[in-house]
Amino acid sequence: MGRPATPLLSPENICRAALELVDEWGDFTLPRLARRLKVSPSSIYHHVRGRPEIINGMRSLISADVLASDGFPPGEGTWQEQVVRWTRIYRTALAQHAKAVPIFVGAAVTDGATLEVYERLAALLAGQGLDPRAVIVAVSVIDSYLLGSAMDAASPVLAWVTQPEEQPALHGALHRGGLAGDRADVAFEAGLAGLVANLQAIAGSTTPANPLSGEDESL
Amino acid sequence: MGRPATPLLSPENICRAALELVDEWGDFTLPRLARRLKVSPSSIYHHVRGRPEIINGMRSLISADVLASDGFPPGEGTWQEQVVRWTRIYRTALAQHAKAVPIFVGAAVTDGATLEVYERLAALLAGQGLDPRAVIVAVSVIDSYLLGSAMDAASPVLAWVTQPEEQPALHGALHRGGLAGDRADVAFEAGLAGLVANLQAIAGSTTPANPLSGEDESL
DNA sequence: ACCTGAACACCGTTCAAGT
DNA sequence: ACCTGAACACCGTTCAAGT
Repeated sequence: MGRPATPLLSPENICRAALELVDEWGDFTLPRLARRLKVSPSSIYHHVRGRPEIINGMRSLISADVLASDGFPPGEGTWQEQVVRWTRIYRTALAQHAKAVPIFVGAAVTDGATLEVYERLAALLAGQGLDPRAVIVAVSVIDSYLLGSAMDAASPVLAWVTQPEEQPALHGALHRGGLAGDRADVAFEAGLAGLVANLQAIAGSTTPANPLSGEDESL
Repeated sequence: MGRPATPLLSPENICRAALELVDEWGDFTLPRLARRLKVSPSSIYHHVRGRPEIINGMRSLISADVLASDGFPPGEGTWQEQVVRWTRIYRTALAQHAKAVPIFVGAAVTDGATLEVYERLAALLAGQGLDPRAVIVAVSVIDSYLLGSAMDAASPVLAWVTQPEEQPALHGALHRGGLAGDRADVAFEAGLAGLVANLQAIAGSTTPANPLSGEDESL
């Protein structure tokens, strides 16, 4: 009871423990978090404002890992190679805490580390001469694909519970595709290659016939 | 008290009310659901097994809308046009209940309506001669992009809370791109066009140098 | 069969009381 | 400043009791 000689808690070890719980159980609660930290639930409120701030802190920890990764832009190589590395490194980091992704979505990004991660991508694209509209469209497309892929990695190996007679095409593809545990990884890399091939088209042209700079073009 | 002449509840009106609550509040609880249905929380358990079953029922309602949509495959047009329609119709339906998407993710798809939605896409691709591996990879890529985009539509208009000095490139793109409320929609269509352009490459070739049929090719 | 109220084991958060 | 225990208004779910 009372105040200990040296603090038992800090925002960082609270968020780190929460991330561990999510990795193990898919979610966290304040009481479980407190038990893991050998502390009372109310103690946590002396270091963070509440559950939402803990969630933001978890994302910030992951983004810090991303920023510290080897090869994270800016760096060596063509800008296309750097976009591929940006996406791959961030997606790998998110997939390592795949169960946390659904907890993150919907909350606006406010922490400096995560904003810096996206700033690196935006700077990369703007540096290639893309106008602001093309930059935000490209960032949004990459972000959508990234989050979708990270959630795909979080979903169970059998994301679709098919029956051979009811869903023959889907069932056949799932079970005869020769892809088991690495379905999500293989698909991510395949889609990423296509995505960057498409971005390449932007850099060369800013005409309205460019599929990444407008919404009303024909296919 | 006691049993009413005609039942007050059914699995469908329970799930429909839950979807309304999610649309309005971003989430639902059993007590609030019961209050909206003018019923006691425990009554709900006579019609559904619990909260997870209600969530599955909500997704099923959306998928039923998708299956009933004009132009949902199979139908007119080239297969590329049909893939575009499949993705656009499904994404539109999800975006109408954008706040529900984070609630869906992570739960395996088991309801017939949603499985049928994906079966239509798989059949479309398999009918073009894609082998099972290419089909499941293509379905996964499209699904990842679709879910990511639907969540992007669910996120606040300002998904990134930037500051001009801290994140100049990202901030400039967001605020000078000329896209406000329709950022997510514009980005979705742009990415979709590129995605299908990429699928097009598969149909013509099944060589290992194809970016959508393998994981170990160079860019 | 279908609705109710009471009960159980949980939540997140607040706050006065300790050192 | 930092931890505690009690308290509050909630959850999801179960179950005996009613008609």
